[in-house]
This record gives sequence, C-alpha cells and structure tokens, in this order.
Amino acid sequence: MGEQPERSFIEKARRAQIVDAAVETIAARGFAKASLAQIAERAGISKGVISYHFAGKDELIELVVEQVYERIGAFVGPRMEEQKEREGGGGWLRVYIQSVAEYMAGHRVQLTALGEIFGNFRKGDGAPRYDVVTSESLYVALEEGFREGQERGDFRPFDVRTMAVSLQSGIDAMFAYWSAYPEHDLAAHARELADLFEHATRAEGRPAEARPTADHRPREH
Amino acid sequence: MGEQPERSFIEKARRAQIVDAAVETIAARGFAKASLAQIAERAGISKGVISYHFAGKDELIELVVEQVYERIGAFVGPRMEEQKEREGGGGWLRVYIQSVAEYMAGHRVQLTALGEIFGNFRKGDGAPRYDVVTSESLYVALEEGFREGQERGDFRPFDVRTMAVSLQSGIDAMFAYWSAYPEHDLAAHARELADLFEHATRAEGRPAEARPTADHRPREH
DNA sequence: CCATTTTCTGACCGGTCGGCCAAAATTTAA
DNA sequence: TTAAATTTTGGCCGACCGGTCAGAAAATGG
Repeated sequence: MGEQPERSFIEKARRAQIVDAAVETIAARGFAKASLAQIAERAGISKGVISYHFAGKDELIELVVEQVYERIGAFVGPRMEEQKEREGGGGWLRVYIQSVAEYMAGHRVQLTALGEIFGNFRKGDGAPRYDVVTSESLYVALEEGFREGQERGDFRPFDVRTMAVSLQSGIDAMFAYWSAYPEHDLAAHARELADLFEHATRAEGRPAEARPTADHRPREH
Repeated sequence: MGEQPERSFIEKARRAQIVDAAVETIAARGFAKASLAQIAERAGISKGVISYHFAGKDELIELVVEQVYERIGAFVGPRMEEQKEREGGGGWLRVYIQSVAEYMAGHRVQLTALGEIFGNFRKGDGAPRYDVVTSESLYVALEEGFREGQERGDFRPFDVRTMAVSLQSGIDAMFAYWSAYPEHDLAAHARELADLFEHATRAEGRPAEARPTADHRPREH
C-alpha cells in the first residue's frame, strides 16, 4: 500500500522534463520514430538518463498518457458538473463536446501525442496497449448520461453503447480533421457535432430549444 | 504514358501471393511487426523474393491498400446504385452503412490490415502516409449525397463536411469496436448507427417511415 | 576538505530492420 | 541438348532500436 517513491527534487524535475520531451517528440515525429535517442536529444540530455530515471520506455509512455488524461479530465470535468447543476436536461452533451474541443484547441501537441500513442503503442505480444477496451470507463460514463436522459424522456430510445461509441469517435475525428487542416474552424465543427448528436438523441416531437441558425456555407481546404 | 508492366504469369502470381501474405501478416501481428522476413515466412518463400518482385516495402503496402479499397468499393458501389434507382430519398444512408458493415463481417482480416496500415504507415519524413486528406474523395461523395437530400428537403440544414467526417468516423469506430469484441452484434450496431444518422440528418417534422422498434437492451462484453 | 552518494555520459551489447547481391536453381527458348 | 533468361536462395550490410554499464562528473553532507 501507500508506497513512498521518495523522489528527490532532481528526480521529479528530470522526470517531468523527459515526459515533456517525449510528448513533443511523439507529436512531432510520430510514435514509431520517437526513440529514446530522439527524446533524449530533444531534452538535451544523454540517452542513458532516461534509462536511469525510468524503468523502461513503456513506463515513460504510460506516464505521458496518464498526464494528458488527468489534464483533460481536470478541464472537462468541472464544466460538466456545473452544467448538470445548472440545468438537468440533455444539455450536458453539448457542453461535453464543446469542452473537449476547447481543450483540444489549446493543447494540440498533447492530444497529437496521445493519438499517436493510442494508435501505435503495443505490448510485447504485439497486441495494442490501448484500444477500445481502454475506453470502457468513458463509455460507461456516457451511457449513464444517455440512460438518464432516456428515463427522463429527453432522449428517444436507442442503444446507449452504440451512441457512446459513435459520439466519442465523432470527437476523435474532429481532432484528427483539425489536426490535418489546422485552419479548420474547430469551434464550428464542435457546434455542428453537438447539433448532430442533439438531433440524433432527442425524443420524437420534442424539438431542441431555439438556437441561432448556423452558417452552413462550405469551407475551403 | 501507357506503361506496359508486361508481367509474366509467375510475376503476377507471386505478387498476388505476396500481397495476400502481407495482408495476413499485418492483420495478425500488427503493422510494426510485419517485417519483410515475417511476410516471406508466411508466404513460404525467401525474403529476397519480395525485394525481387517489388521496388520496396512501400510499394507492397500501397498495393495492399489499393486492393482492399477496390474490393470494398466493388461491393458497396453497386448496392448504392441500385438503392438510388429504386428509391431516391435519403435511404442511401442506411444502405451505405449496412453495406459497409456487411463487407466488414465477411472480410475482417482485410479490414484489420487496412486499419493497421492507415494508423501506422509513414513516409520517409515521418508524416503519415494515409490520413484524413486521403479520405477527401470519400468525403466529397458523401457531401454530394447530403447536399442533394438537403435540396430535396429530406435533410435538415447542416454542415455537410462535418456530417461526412462524423459518419465515416462512426463507421470506422463500428469496425474497431467489433474488432475488439468479436462477439459484438455488428448488424445491430449498423442498424443503430443508421438510426442515429437518420435522426441526425432528417428535416424537422419529417419523421422517418415507420420501422419495427429495435431492441435496445444492453449487451454484455 | 574529503568521503559518499547521486546523477550523467558515451560507448557498447544483442537484436531486428529493409535492402542488396553473388551464386544456385529453375524455366524458357533455340 | 544446351545456352540464355528468369527466378530464388540465404547470407550479408549498415542503420537503428531499447537497454546496460563502467567510469566521469556533480551534488551532498560530515
């Protein structure tokens, strides 16, 4: 239980520095080319330092994932809480989508690295280290929200797992698209995505409250 | 212009054999571990044969992608054509989703390999070989369908690019989820996804034609 | 100041990669 | 049958990988 890592000042600083360098390197060069040598070079240290402070590359990568997860959760979580207290309906869906989009906009490199890791990091046996199974807790949380909305009558009947998986995929795709087209209007995409899932989920004959009509002109890329 | 590859019988057979072995190896071991040595072993030939028949690994991988794309297009395309002739409304959306799902069900290995390649294959400079930009022509085709539906009044106004990107991401996620949970009911997921996008796209006050109510009980994994 | 511990360096290890090639095997054609 | 062309083999190359290690350097503390 209560292990005490007993990290020295230097230890903590180095670990943070190396994690940051790993994020930057993975985002910039891709997971496959983010070798310990590359990460060390970006951090301005010798390769052996990484081995000295981390048990191995896997521990380093998993720390990166944990860090990004924590930070995005710390951003989105409170906004969801506040929304649920303010208005109990299905509005949390829009808040969720737009909060994530807002975080993306300000932390592009972090999210890029996370995507690289999710797509490419594998265990020794070749199986993906992170896959849809990893997202189970996220799916469960979304399902809970959907089920509440259905019981309240805000949402139509639908399979909550399919809806959760599709929603998360739409958010991931929003990031991937913005990543490929940096001039893409992320906020507008988030609004459209919220509209999409509002229409997809809401009960029949129960129109969403009026919203200013969006501008649907095509964009150039 | 008009190059004549002038492939001998052996040449064509070997190339096909090697492409097949590549598909199987990539699907089974992941892109990163699908080395030329592994592919050659699965094909029962020497490693050098691949180098002899292909300019390099890149050419081989790109051939795999082309082959899978052609085959899925040959499966889905005619079904879309037939649907559009039979009934001009927004029903193509459901046909598209379910056709792709049906193809997935019968060609799991192919699609798994394609996913691996899309996620991991990179150019010399480290940039992804295939990204959302690659899907541009697919997006354009979907947008065309959405725009027609909007003009006809079947669909509500929405940004067609966001809808196309989200739809395709939902289909990709459906495959990924089924891939992680093989006992997952792919056909049911496809039906739910079609419902989702039918609700998301259809014009206000224009309910979809009656459908037998689906069974929305949760599934176990 | 010096002894001890912590931290860092750069060379090195075994392993895998894609690609190359001389020589052997096989097929084709005269 | 035999000479030429095609195909295949299996070993080899240089490059890079993650990880290790002895010893140098730096920090710590009595």
